[in-house]
Amino acid sequence: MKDRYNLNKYSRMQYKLARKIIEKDCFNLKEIEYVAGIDQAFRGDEIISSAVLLKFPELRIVDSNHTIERVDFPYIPTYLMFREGKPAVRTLKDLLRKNTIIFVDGSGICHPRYFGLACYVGLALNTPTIGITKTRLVGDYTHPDKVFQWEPIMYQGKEVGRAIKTCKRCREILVSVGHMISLDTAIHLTKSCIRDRKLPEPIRLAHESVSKLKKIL
DNA sequence: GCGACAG
DNA sequence: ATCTTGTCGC
Repeated sequence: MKDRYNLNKYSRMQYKLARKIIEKDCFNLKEIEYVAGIDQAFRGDEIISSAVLLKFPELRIVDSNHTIERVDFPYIPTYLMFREGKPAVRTLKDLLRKNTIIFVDGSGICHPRYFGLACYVGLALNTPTIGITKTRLVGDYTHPDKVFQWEPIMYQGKEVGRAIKTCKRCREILVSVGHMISLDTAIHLTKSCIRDRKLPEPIRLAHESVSKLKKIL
């Protein structure tokens, strides 16, 4: 079934776009006013996306948005951006304000072609993005033991992300650069958004939001 | 050929 | 991601 898709073509697209990713901070940490989170759920052939905007560093929700549309691409590991990318961007677009950093539920450059969903969102919106995943897509790392301790995720000789333990007895989460941010700052902001839970607040609240939406729709 | 493989 | 009850632990 997935043979109907020309994956070589999509791979080349990712390699080409990866060259545009900036792994440096394109902002001043002191000027960050908001952090946003985006997550998605599925219902039949529809994808429900919900985004939340939080004041930083207070982490209080100040706005949110959601969209529902038909999915036109299957889930194929390493090609997630072609399934969830556009819906995510459409949902975030009207929510963004100046000085916002976006947390995406998906890999950044911790990807076989260095271009995960978080990179796509960052490039499309020309906004800094951080990729957060709960499980590994590529790379090797050792498990951190202490809270807020992290270990590098190595892939083809490059540090493509960091595995950080965010709470007492829960497994680590994986953080990688999406766009316009350094890995150091991505880790720093991730820590700043942890509030006694495993996932950073923007992602946790976006997930909570989309789950409730799916339930009542 | 075999195993791995975000959401 | 999704299908799903109870259950163990802080």
